[in-house]
Amino acid sequence: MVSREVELWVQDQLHDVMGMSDRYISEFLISLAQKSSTPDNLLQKIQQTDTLDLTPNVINFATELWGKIPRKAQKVNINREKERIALEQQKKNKSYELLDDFDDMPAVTETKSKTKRERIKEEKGPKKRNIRKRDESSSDDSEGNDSEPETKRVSRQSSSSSDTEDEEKDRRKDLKERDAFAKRLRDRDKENTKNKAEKGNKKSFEEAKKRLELAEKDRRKMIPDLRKSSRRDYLKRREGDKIVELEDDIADDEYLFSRDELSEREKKDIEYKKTVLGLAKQHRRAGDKMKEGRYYMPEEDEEKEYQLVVDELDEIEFVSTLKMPGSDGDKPEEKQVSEAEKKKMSIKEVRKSLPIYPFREDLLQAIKEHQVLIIEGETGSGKTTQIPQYLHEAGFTKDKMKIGVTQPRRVAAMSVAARVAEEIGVKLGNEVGYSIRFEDCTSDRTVIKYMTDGMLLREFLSEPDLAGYTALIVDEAHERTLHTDVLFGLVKDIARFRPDLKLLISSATLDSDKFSEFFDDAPIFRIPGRRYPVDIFYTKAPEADYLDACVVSVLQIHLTQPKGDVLVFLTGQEEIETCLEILQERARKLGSSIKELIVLPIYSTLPSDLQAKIFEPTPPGARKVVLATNIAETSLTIDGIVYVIDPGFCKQKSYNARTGMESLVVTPISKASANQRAGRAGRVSAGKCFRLYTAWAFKNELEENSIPEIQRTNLGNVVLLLKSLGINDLIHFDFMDPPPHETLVLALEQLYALGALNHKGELTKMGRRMAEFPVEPMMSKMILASEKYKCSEEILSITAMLSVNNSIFYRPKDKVVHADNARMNFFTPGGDHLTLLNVYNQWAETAFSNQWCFENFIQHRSMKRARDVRDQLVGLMERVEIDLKSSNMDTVAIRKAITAGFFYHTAKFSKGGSYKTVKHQQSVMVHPNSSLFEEQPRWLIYHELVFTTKEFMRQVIDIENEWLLEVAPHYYKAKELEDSSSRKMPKTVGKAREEKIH
DNA sequence: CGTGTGGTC
Repeated sequence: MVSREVELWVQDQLHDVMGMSDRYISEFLISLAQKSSTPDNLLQKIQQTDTLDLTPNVINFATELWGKIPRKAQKVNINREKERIALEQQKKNKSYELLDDFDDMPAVTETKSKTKRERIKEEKGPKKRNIRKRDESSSDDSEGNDSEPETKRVSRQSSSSSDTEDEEKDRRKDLKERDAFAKRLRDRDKENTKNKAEKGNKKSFEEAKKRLELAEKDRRKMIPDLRKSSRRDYLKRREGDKIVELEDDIADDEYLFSRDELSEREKKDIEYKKTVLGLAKQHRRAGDKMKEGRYYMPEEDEEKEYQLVVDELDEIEFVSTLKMPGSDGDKPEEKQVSEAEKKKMSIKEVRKSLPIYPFREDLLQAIKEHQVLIIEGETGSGKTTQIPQYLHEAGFTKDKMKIGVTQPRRVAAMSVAARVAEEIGVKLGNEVGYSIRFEDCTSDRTVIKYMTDGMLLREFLSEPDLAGYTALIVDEAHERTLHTDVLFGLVKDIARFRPDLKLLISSATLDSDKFSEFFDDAPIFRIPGRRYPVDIFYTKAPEADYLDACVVSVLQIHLTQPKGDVLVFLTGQEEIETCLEILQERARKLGSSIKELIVLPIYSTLPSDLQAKIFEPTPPGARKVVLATNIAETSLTIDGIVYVIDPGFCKQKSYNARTGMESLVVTPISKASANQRAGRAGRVSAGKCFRLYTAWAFKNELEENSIPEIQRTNLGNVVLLLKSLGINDLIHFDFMDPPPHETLVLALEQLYALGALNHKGELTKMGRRMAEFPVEPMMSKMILASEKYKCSEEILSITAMLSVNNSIFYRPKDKVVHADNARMNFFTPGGDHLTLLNVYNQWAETAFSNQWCFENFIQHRSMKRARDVRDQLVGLMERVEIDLKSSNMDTVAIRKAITAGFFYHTAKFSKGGSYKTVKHQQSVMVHPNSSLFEEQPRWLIYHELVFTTKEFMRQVIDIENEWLLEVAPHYYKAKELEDSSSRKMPKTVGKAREEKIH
């Protein structure tokens, strides 16, 4: 895959070499370059195809272009040989030269004749300037004082030539300690497994059992009561009573289990059969009209009745082109097994009715013959539930060996496991279990294990060869989540030295060729799915205002189309709220002349009770319109959706490794995404998808696939994990789509600064301990540093609160003032971290009350999550051998511990009235949500930097610059931290402080 | 001075 930067670069260059630029030419050239084995080869091709004249400029350009095209990555073996280490070392050294570049320092040129030691010395030359020297005496290296890992090395290095030897000794000592620590962890894990087997992991098991029982009942009737009772009892029974909370959870995600028949669906099915014939006829008519070049929405009897109203609308013309065929070919008349019928069938019959069933023997044969297999199966083929069972039946689970199945989402892992347990006829948690964060519902009897992909990644830490598994299925691989992408590389590697391990990569899209290629041309096994056909409509002309177009389309559908709910994909909360208002306004204006229109929003930070509304069945005669972010693209399924409106945009995160800044930009979606959205209309019956862009735009302007997450995110965590697995050469790790080089380098640099890696890029004991925590490296460093500042209790609460993404405070549009007041009441001097701690502590004092959350505009769901995270972290503290201590709100200690983890994220107030990051001199602002928004402390630590409408620092604390020298003397020099003027800057008194005073 | 797509450990 070629990055956008390269594409843009080519387009830029084309202006120079041919005086114009064209996307097609640039694409063509890139593809030529991809196919060329050498620069000369590329020049030859350019000449042959007569694209450009071979002027010197063009030759330069082509050579450079060839160099920019990523080529197949070198393969890495986890169990790498000794000699390769040396090689990797060289590369690593090279990457550290790059680090120097980052700090605007002269890069050291590497020459082959120099010995390694000489190189190391030279490398440190420039780096030294960046590191504050310390007295020999002050750099005592006692246990626990590992926040300054480089100090000793550097200070000694300057004095005599024996330094490198001492340094080498230190390094070896640390590595020894690291390995001893890792061994202790492994031993402890073994112990735990034993205990688990004995105790039968009772708690999780009980929970899972309860979950399943509840899931089996008729939830639609149950939810309101369940909610009420759980809320009522919650306060009383909170202490230690996880069951109540579980019920609450179930109410929240009831729909996710509702694979069983729902009466609404049964009706739909009958409805479907009745309309199929009519639709087929209409479609034929549409085909005829298409020949005339345009097509209006299919005519319905209702249309006449509402003609007048329609005329008032500025109607959008849609053109029908292709139809996304139902999965049974193009024969929608063909009988599909309805959910209702399934219910009546025995489990065995249901299993036989799945599209995958006829392929059972062939599939098993293929698995027998090939170690790696790509499974291409549409949704509804039964691959996720059936393949593990086939393997189980075929003997892959003999001798307590396991089959692992990974899912990108927790709920999927849970619900699929529950389903399979039911099909096999065992209790969930016994032979079939699942493992997700906070909930390990497996036992020593478990042979089919569903889990989140992140969970499998963590399993690598304790069992790097996955010896307990005979088969691994990576499901939903096409989603290309960060974790699946990392898994690809690891799993591919493992397969090399474990020939007995079978690997199934399951994907839904058509780009399984790419997967096949990555896995050394593994064969592709195709399984048909079961979907209803979806008609796709495009606008005839581009729409200038897609929000307005959405509103008009919704009304058009409502007035002209037969019954069925509408799903609209929008980019974010604000857009959804705006659209909601406009729609409600217009529906009100039309008044009783139209049928009822129920408009509902859905996005991840919407409180759960409001989220649940979208799953309530639509009353007869009314139509439901769900305005959703792309949460509805993969994460949740709404019954009854027949129409999808797709404006073609989503918000996408991207990451700038130069500045370490994330940004959230509205981007056109990919074709794959557009098809995924369209597919949402065909889940219960034949559907229609209205794309608010032209067919031409779809074909020519949309990317084939979205940029995989691994290429647009901070990789600190991934790098730390891979390092902990013994993979040292990350630059050449076998990624399917390698992340940008800069991202890896920045991650390495940050880990080095945190002391997680030594100067050779090897994992330190500190790094190994950090890897135990399922949080970002800076946060784990902060946790480890809390030992020194004796405030681990507080730091754990803060970490937990920070890890629930900015969804603590609820801010409904109609109660903005109240919500903001409530939020400001929590403000605590010192900054946002302390404010979050305050929220957590107050909540804890109310015995984790839901009511309290409600009154204070706090999201209970997020708080519960924070509590779960905290509980988990507490458990891990024992693992990394740190005692829990409270500083009794000594905010200096707390802020120092935070600074010890986040010294990299420092900003200084500058004259212009804005802040500048210390390392990159980048202008940034305090986020308006922050408690320090109105204050202007001179030095700040920020938790994260995001670009939304401006460059914002989210979650900031006020610090003293001297602390930086105290916690990170290896990173800051005193000069960098000098204040430009000695006079104190006038401080505006912020609300927080004001209120505390009065 | 002005405000978060979706996941996950």
